[in-house]
Amino acid sequence: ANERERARMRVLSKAFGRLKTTLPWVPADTKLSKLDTLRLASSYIAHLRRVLHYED
DNA sequence: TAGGCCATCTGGTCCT
DNA sequence: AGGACCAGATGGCCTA
Repeated sequence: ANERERARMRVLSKAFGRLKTTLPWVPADTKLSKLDTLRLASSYIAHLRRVLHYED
């Protein structure tokens, strides 16, 4: 059970890593906590929404 | 040294 | 029954 849980968490961490790479203006080697990654991704999405709305 | 972040373990709950 | 998911606890590491 431990081993599986560890593997599951590794997958989660990798996903955070991938999410980080999708964020613009964030250099690939930047240290970013998971929380920061989440917050930046969230604000980026908000930004994108504004852009889309503006172009209507 | 306090606070933030992380990985890990563990027990409980939900799903298949 | 067994695996996936989740949340709480714990300990180590790093930085302001």
